[in-house]
This record gives sequence, structure tokens and C-alpha cells, in this order.
Amino acid sequence: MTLQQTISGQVKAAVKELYSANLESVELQGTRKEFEGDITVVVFPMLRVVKGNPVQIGEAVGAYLIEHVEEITSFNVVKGFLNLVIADQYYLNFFTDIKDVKQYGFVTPKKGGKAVMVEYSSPNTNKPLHLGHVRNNLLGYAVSEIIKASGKKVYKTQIINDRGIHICKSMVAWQKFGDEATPESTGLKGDKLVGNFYVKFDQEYKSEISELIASGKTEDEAKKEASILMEAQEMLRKWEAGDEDVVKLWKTMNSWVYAGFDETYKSLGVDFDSYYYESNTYLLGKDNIEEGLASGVFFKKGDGSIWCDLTDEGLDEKLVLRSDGTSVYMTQDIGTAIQRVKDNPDIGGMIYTVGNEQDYHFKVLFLILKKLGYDWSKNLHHLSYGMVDLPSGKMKSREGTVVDADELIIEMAETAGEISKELGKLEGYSEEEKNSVYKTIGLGALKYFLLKVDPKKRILFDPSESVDFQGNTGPFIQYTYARIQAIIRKADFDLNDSVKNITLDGKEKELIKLLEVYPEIIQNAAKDLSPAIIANYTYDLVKGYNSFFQNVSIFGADSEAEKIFRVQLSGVVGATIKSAFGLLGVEVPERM
RNA sequence: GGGCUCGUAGCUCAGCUGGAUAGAGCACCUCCCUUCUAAGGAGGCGGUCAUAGGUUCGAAUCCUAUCGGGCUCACCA
Repeated sequence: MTLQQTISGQVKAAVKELYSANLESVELQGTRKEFEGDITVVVFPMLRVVKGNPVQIGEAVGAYLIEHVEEITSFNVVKGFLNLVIADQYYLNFFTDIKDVKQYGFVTPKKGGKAVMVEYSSPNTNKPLHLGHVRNNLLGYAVSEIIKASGKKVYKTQIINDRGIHICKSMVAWQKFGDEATPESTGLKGDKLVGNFYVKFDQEYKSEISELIASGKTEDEAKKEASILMEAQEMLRKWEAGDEDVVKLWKTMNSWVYAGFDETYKSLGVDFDSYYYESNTYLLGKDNIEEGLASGVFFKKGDGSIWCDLTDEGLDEKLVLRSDGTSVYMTQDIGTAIQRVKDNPDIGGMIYTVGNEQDYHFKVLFLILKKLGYDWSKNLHHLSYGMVDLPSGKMKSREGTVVDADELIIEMAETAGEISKELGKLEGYSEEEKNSVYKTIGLGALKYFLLKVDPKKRILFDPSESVDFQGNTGPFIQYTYARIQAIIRKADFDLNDSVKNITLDGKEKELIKLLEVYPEIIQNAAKDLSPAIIANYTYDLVKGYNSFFQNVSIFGADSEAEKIFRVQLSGVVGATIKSAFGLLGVEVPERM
């Protein structure tokens, strides 16, 4: 039982004994800095069951608690707040308990427990990954790690949009203008190469449109009649018919793209347990629609199209199968969700990391799956995130205003290198070592910048100013970690000694209190699907540590025991930073 | 027009299920490197929490309306 639980229980007991009333819950919070104490009981809510003056009630309950809870050494009441002072020994004991725990705060998944599938990335195979994908990938990865740490098994997956008109456009352009170009022959990453042909297609398409308009067609006619578009459409028909040559080219070009994506994923540090390809899933769902029709979840209109009536839920009717019997986006998503649970029967819920422009789609999807009666449907979440905006406005691939993921990662490392050189850090290290550290810092800056804000909010990303390395940033936190490692390297006494009977400095106590809430932070982050909670917590911890670092002498402590304790405390803070950053997918350097 | 969502310091963001005088960073101004890494620390300046009502002991937080930004309302994916 935690101290908080003990106090809650005793507060209830106190109210019962003193006022013979029953409290449903007790509100506890950390005591604010300007008051004396560690834990505060809020008296106001008790007024609902106890009539009286909040201050008097606080005094009475405080007196009771001091009798019954040994960790409480004294108390004071300010207005309706009962501030409790907790003995140093309690915090010291707590610290000793967690000091050597591996992965403190993590809960190991139960055997036979339900798993969660997290989908993220979801790229198209016609163009390279950009800044928007970076946010998606970082969020999906971090949420997966956080959920794992909170005690659930996680399957990371992605669905690859590998079919359709978009990839046919790249294929047509490659055939017409490609000159047999391959990643090997051009030295380009496969996804870049294919992306270039997608751009090439668009250019040709546009110039054809202008020609047609010049020859007297309307814009709409021109858009439909451009020969290059018709070639792409023809190619899609051939692909669907299984034409050997088309399928072969499709496979080849996609394999280039996947090799390119893998490189990007590797430098981002994200990974997947399984892959779903739309070329395999795009026909799924029709059977489920039939079943739903039979059970009355769906209904058929006069023209043969099939719909789901969601007006009871305050939504509209939603098409789930076209009148010609072909599927729509929703059909596939229904089928894919059901298929995934068939593939992994231990799945108890799924998380879709997809931009907020699809909020409505997922709302409908989840409702339909619920109506179809799947018990896992109550555990479906859309991890919806806002756009990444540039100062120039929205990113548009056709206008060349996208920020390429690979280039961005390289630029961040370069910026880190420049700053580092200016400051004269890392002198005496080999180029290779330096570059590795610069990459860690640059990537840390990028990741932390994108993860520290609430996922659902949009982000303004200014690539020219790049990312700040001061204040609430990844490098600031990494720097603190590196400093802690320097301290540990310097310590020449036995850090395994357990330390007793020292008086805690205020800064030390603050740090231990912060460490105490880490497990709770992980659970909250998992519940809210918000890496930002972890990021902001880590920042608080680092702020607390830096304040301690400047104001408390570590090696110059009065006693040997204090010296050991302070280095140990530094070590645990460092380990917690590393652990929390691990959940965000951010590495920490040993030196920087 | 309907639905969803966001609006907190000049800028970028925190603020847990309603709780004490709304917090950080950047920028600007003062101090602090012979001691553990100054990518740091201590302090100052800066707020009608978009606006107006309501709910209550108490509201940035919950409810309603209004204003402003974004997304969405395809037999597209």
C-alpha cells in the first residue's frame, strides 16, 4: 500500500470517528512550494458530509492523522488545506527501494493478457516520407512503447497503401521517361527515385492540360482527357486484371520504395512487428458487409448500394458498399480490422495513428464495428494528431513545400554539430564519435520538439530556425544526462552502499518526490495516448535536477554518506531520464 | 449550413478526475564559471486564461451562446 492510500484511508477513518460521516473519496495533492509540507489534503470536499468550519475540520483530521500514520511528523492548516509534513526517512526508504530496480515504473505484461495493436506510418508508395509522417511515426512508436511499459503487449503494424492510381502514375512516368533508371544506376534512395517520377507525371499531366485548354477544351475536359492520365488509368485496369508485366513492374518499383522506407525508419529509430499491404486487404470486408446485411446492421437501397444508418448516434447514413458491388474505403477498413483480430486472437484493442482530418471516418468505423458486435470494438482509439504546419503555410507536395524526412534528419545533425563546435564541446574525440553524438542530439531535438506538444494540437515547424537547443528541448535534457554520467565516472567510492540517517535537503526531497510519481506518469500517458505527458515530466525532472546540481554540492558534501547519496540520486535521475526518453524513442549520449 | 476541434505572457507550450497568489522555455533586463560539463543556475519584466452568461464554497478546467483559426460532411483513399 502506498503512503497516499494509507493517508486516504486514515482520513476516511478520522471523519468517521470524529463526525460519524462517510467520505466517498479523499482529495490529495502535492503541497505547493510556498507552504510547509509534502502532501496536502483538501478539506473543502468534506463539507458535503461534514458541517463545520474547514479550518477546524482540518485541524481535527490533522491531529488524528499524526496519531495514526507514523510517516507524518507534523501538519498545518491554511484555509481549507491540510498540509502534512512527511518524515525524511520515508523518502529515503523509498529511494533505497527503487535505487537498483531495473526499469523502475514499468509494469510487465501479464501472461494471457489482452494485446493492443498500434498502427502507424501508413505511407503511400509513390513518394518519400515527409515531416507529417515523421510526427506520425514518432507518435505511433512512442505510444507503443508507453503502452508496453504500462503493462500491455503491443503489436506495432503499418498498412501500406501500395496500390491504386497514384503508384500507376509513377509507373507510367518511369516507363515513358525513366530510361531504365534504378536506385543502383542513379544512386538515389528508392523512394526518392519513385517519388521523382510521381512529380514528373504531374508535370507532364499539367503541361498536357494547358495544351488541351489552348486547343479549345474546357478545364474539366482537359483534366479527364489528358492522354498520360488515361495511360495511368489503363495501367490500373491491367494491374487489377493481374497483367504480368504490369504486376512485375509494380513489384519492382515497390521493392525500391520499401528499401528506401526501411532506411528512413532506421534513422528515425522506429520499427514494426507486422505489415499489411492494401493490395492484399483492398478486397476484404465484403463478406462482413453481407453478414451485417443479414443481421440487420446494414440496409440496401433501391439501387443496390449498402448503407449503415447512424442517425440514432447523431450521425448520417454511411455508404459501405457501392451499387456496383465494389468496396469503398470504409469497407476495407472494416475488413482489415476484423482480419487483424483473426491474425492475432489476443488483440483486445487497436490504436490507429492517423491525422485528424480523418476524425469522422474513425468515429464511423468504430461505431459500425460496435454495431457488428465485436467485443474488442470498445477498445478502439483513433490517435488523432494535428498537422505540422510550416511558416509558409500548409505542406503541399505538388508545390514543393514539403520537408523531406531524410533531409530533415541530416540537417538537424548538422545544426547540432555547428552548435557543439561553437561551444567547444567534444574536443579530442574522433570524427566518427563526434558525428554519432551530433546525430543523437539532432534527432533528439527533432523528436522531442514534435512529441512534447499535445498530439491533437497542430504544430508550427520552422525549418529555417531549425530547433532550439536551449530550454525545454531534447538536447537540454540529453545534456543533463551527459553531465550525470560525468559525475558517475568521477565517483571513486562504492555506490552500492545503502545510505541511512542523513537529513534531506529541500532540493533532494523534491527530486525524490518527482521520482515517486514516475510510474503514475507512465500510466497516465498510456491512458491518454500522450507522449507529451512523458516529455513534460522528463523536463520537470531535469529542471529539478539542474536546480539541485547548482545549489547542492555533490562531492563537497559534509559526510561521506551524503556524498554517496547525492551521486546515487544523480544516478537514479539519470536512469529515469534514459528510461523516459526511451519511451519517446530518444537516445541519450554518454557525453556531449 | 451541420458535426468535430483548437483559442492561456510578444513567441512556443504546460496546467492531472474543478482547488491555495495561473506555470515553464524563448526574447528583453540584473547577477553567478579557480569547485561535479555555463547547451547551466538565481532573480526581474510580462496575463481580463478569446468574449458574455450560467452551475458552486471554489472555474483556465464543467454547461450554454457568440467571435476567431483548423478539419470534416464523396458510390475518393
